[in-house]
Amino acid sequence: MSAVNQSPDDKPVATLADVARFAKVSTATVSRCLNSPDRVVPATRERVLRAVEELGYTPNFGAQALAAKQTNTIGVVIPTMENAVFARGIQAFQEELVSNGKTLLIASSAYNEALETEQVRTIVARGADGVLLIGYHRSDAVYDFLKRRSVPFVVAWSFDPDQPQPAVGFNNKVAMAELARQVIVHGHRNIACISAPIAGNDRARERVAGIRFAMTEAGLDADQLVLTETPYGIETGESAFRATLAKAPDTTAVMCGNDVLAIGALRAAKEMGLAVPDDISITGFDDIELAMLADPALTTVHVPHREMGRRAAQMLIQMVKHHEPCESIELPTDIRLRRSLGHAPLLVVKENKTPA
Amino acid sequence: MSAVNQSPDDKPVATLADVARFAKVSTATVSRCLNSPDRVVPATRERVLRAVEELGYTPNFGAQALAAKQTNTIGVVIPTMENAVFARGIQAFQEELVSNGKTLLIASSAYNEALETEQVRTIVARGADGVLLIGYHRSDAVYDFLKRRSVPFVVAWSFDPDQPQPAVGFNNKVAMAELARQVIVHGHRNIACISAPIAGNDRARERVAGIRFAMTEAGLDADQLVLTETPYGIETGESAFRATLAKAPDTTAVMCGNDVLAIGALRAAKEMGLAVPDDISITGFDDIELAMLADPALTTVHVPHREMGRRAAQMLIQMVKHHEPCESIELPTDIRLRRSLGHAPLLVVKENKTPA
DNA sequence: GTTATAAATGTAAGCGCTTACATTATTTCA
DNA sequence: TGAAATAATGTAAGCGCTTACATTTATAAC
Repeated sequence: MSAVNQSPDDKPVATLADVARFAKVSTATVSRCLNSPDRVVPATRERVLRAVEELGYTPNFGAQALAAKQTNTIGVVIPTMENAVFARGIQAFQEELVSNGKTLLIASSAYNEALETEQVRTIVARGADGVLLIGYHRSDAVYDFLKRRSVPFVVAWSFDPDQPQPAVGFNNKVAMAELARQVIVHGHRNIACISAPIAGNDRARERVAGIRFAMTEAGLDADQLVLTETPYGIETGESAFRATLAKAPDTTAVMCGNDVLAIGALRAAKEMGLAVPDDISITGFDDIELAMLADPALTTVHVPHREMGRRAAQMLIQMVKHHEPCESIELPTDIRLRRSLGHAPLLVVKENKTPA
Repeated sequence: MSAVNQSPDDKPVATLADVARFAKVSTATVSRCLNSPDRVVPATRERVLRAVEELGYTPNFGAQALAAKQTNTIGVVIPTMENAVFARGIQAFQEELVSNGKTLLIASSAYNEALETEQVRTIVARGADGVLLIGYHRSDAVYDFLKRRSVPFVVAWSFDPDQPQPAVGFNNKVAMAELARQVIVHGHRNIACISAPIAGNDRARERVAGIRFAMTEAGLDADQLVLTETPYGIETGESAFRATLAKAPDTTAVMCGNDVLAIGALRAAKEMGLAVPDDISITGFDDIELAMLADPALTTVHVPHREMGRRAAQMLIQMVKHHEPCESIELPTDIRLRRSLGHAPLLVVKENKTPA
């Protein structure tokens, strides 16, 4: 809908009533032709459609929304589109939406909880019939708001059997634990982790928890995990890597919360003259395109982002249509072992040589 | 707006009338409190705001859109969000929109012209007050449609002084010509180009034209340019590189239409045992993060994507507000010379040695 | 204190669509 | 052939908001 309702030089935009007049039927019939064509006999339908064509009629969105009480619009609030992981998932989400006649309303929170709350409200105020949320963590007020307005929502990028919200995602903790097991199997004992800020980010938190879980499982002391938190970015990954090694020079493996941080770590290692994986191993999470391109290629957790987006869209569409809860979906992830993960340097062996 | 208008268990959602009744004023006053607070005396304003708070009132989107004839929603149709270039620009676009109280409606065309046309119609049908378009190339029908509905639009990622449409972008031809000059200065005479499909993509077309322009300018035969078109992607870039060298084994520089294709070319070169830049030079376009990370780092054209997004949003907001045309904005680009561009191998010198 | 003027608020008419219900046309079948 | 059942279409009442215009109240000017 434009701010003025007619072209500067031309006649006003055609309305349903115009079409009805032109086709010599009632507005109800025109509406039916457009919304449930089979409830109208072919002869009239064609006449109406011709009139629609002739007048270049398009429904007025506001009127339709007001009368039908739905907008066929789905909203999503993501941290940022600049993160390839979200870009990919949301692209698939949007494609699925379109093929079901829905449109995507998008907002970003910049990983800021207060902003996210505001954006969810905005998106709902803008008429979203349903909302996609990233991760579970957010104030109860947001969930309450959504429930009070009875706007269906689904959580993506996370799956936690203990959470009540409908979700399409993967178990961040389990996935990271599996990767940590691989790291441990490669002989690493002095493990460090570079993570996105954990406050307000359950995905980040769960990933770190996964590492700790695997450590404990292997008889290591999970409290020994050297954790550095830093915002998303290659540069921040670089400095976090330096900070990590400054704190714990014995570190032989740095597990990063996502691939972008890992790429930064990789770069820092190179600059510091550390060979990867001979001197130190580095892992990521997400398996973005860069992971395979990095040198050495990054060992990481592969996440089916596109499928997640698609399934989330399907679930949300169902929920909007039938207005009833849906069962959460857990998607599998898998470990991609690549060159950035190698065996821990054999310091112990060297030391043992002398006494032997 | 949700499909049902009230919580399953609770009272219906509050309307303007409810608030008016609660605050003992007319609906007009409530509306004014919300939309132009200064037209209402502080005392009543506070009383109304308290009522709003108390009842948890939020305006009904459809009603507002219908009555006010605007949705405060801006639409954009991009090829795909998975292209980091668009993700970055659109992120900035969205941020600027939000800080002006607008919301982003997004659709993607997958570089398909027919789909783009359809998506523009959908976006407009969904009530977008204005639309952002990528590049100039599209059927006149789309432009006519937008004009007839008097929906303001701006073109981004392209700037061409000869085009009438309002745009915020850069001159693809000029930018690529400048890069081509650098390539030529480095002694390259057998130049090839790997481009995205040119049909329906003015940005791609102009970039190729830029190379040809620089060649002609330097006294080379522009018809000698070996052109390979291929869809967007790293893998496609790889095979296009192989195809290019199969067609023209003497090629010493491959200029790619974007960084992603260039990364693919880089990889193919490595696999083929060609050293970059010693055996062959490769260039990109866009300067995405990967460009600097590639090994060797990619010589490319830096484009201010974020600024483009921001300025495009500002322009569109102006146009929606005042409903009058805006002057196009040309943004500067600059060449980032990195290791992937080197001097052409000295084949000629070798040959000359013998006779000397 | 008037009266003229301006500010605040109220009244009510749409905005363009969907849909429950009423009406009319068409089948069906005894 | 005609009554009952069914299909097609029409009528008109909202949906919840904005805003032009009317009315009331406050302020200013003398």
